[in-house]
Amino acid sequence: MEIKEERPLNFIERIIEDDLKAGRVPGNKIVTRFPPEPNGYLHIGHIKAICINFGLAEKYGGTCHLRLDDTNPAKEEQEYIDSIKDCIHWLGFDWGEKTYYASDYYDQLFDIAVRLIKEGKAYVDSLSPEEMKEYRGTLTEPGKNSPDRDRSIEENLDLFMRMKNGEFPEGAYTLRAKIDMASPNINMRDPALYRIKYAEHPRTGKKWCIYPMYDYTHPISDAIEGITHSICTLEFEDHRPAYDWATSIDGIEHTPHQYEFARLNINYLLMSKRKLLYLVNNNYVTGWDDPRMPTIAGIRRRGYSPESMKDFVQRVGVAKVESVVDYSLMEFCVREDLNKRAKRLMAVLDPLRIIIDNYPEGQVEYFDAENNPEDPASGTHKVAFTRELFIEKEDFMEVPVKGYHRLYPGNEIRLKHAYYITAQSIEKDENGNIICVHCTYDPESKGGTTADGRKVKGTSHWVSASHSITAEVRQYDKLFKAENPGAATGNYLDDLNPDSLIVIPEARIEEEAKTAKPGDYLQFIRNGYYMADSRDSSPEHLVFNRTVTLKDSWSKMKQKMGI
RNA sequence: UGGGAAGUCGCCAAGCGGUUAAGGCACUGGUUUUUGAUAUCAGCACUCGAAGGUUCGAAUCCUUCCUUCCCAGCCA
Repeated sequence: MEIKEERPLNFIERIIEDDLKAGRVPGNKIVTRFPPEPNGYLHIGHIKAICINFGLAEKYGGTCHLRLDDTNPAKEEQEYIDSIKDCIHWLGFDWGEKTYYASDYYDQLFDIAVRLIKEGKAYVDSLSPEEMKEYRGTLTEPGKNSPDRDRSIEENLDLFMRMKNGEFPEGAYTLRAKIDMASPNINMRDPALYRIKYAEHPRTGKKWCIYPMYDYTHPISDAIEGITHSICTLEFEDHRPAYDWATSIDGIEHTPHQYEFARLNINYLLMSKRKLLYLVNNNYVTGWDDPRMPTIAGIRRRGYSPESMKDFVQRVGVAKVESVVDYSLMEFCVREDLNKRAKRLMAVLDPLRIIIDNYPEGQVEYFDAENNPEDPASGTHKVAFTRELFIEKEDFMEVPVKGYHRLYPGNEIRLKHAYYITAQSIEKDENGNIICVHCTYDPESKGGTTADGRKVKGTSHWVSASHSITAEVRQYDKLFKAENPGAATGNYLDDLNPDSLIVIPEARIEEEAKTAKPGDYLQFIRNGYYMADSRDSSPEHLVFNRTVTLKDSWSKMKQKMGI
């Protein structure tokens, strides 16, 4: 029996259900769209918009279009289109056979513009951008009419055709809607509909030298596609009158409606395309898919699962309040999902040599290690045990602090899946550094339990010194150490975390790690979740990225005790 | 100072005139544990930006005020 999760409807779902109930939706099939401009890589913020639009279509049995809003060829590239598609698929959404492009409507958009001119609702303006700025007025003062506002229809038509035919240089003319230069809403002060731009478009090439503006293109594209609910972010709220203006142009039959929600902000993260670009260009990170980047390509390479991101967005909710979500919620979602699916391996990142004095030299035993205790069906794999082993330096203390129940002289701990061992003596070099710890094991504790049922408080992971492999492990952490990068000094670079990447060139990992491929979710027991790096990992040189740490109440306790 | 929006626990977020003001994250404490993980139990807003008012009854309705965000691209 499926347990349906009870979740209150968000305000958009409520609107949709009302519309459905009232019969306001043609054929009772809602149509949404995800309309990115292909001018960069998708980031975590986009995941929210993707999940809302595709999710709503799924939930109400409608469809969601992928539409590339490609009306500014100066900024757009095919590479971005490909990357956007790839990211949406990674998230597990599909838009069907047809990919929509605003550029597919250029002809229709042009015809509608001609009609507007003929109806006296649009005019060709010769004001320069600087003059236009002046004529537009300010937030508190109304604008004034352009001298070209009353140009004759014939002249407008002629000029517009010549704009299209490439007779004028960029900036010479624009086509503007004749609305109201005194409107309190600046977006309604005769907004530009078309501008001249001699740029090669990724799809239409050099066919056009005039390109339609967002406020004109977007609503009409929605109308053409039969979009019922056009969902965008809050900053477009005061574009809604422009949206409604465009969809009520004579001859446009379908009337979609725009609804706005708060974009996703997460503390410690930067979503600004400009700033991210700066980090890439100045080598603060290795690229757009650097595992520390908040791009979809980055978190994917880092080892985040699409399911966890969808769950995250679900938990954040959809509302109109500008909010900043805690990074810890995202990490929680990643851990929760990975806990259920990650294969457990033992990796020693900071090795300390252990010698089991009473274990026969040259002997190798293979123990069964469960792949995932959360999922018994996932089976087991073999792990080799020998006389010489490595454990984490952290798991041994010559003089234990209060509350420490790992290995220390005289203390007995369990080596996971293997035996109980007791530390006997320490070997040091001339500088007093510990070279190795001599231990004894209890042969009766094979598998990690004893017949007498005695308990040990500590269980450590370990790796055989001879039967383990080395691998590079990249310990990733937050890129910024401030919740709001740049808030303190005005420069976000000041808040860069110098420890956002710590490379461990030669960590020791059990041999089973050889089987791990990029895309396989791993947990290095007691260390965190990891994934083989999709760029740099190879069978000859394994590289693992830390996705996220495990929750660590011990380090919290240490901190509290001031250790 | 024009217009548009928003203010409910540290962070999200339900709530739509009658509830002891959901839930999640975070945090705190206990239990279990062959991961100091996971799991599990318990605690965590006499109060809803503020002040007035309407009402038998207000987070929900009204008034005023306060705070924050967005808008002056031939970007989206």
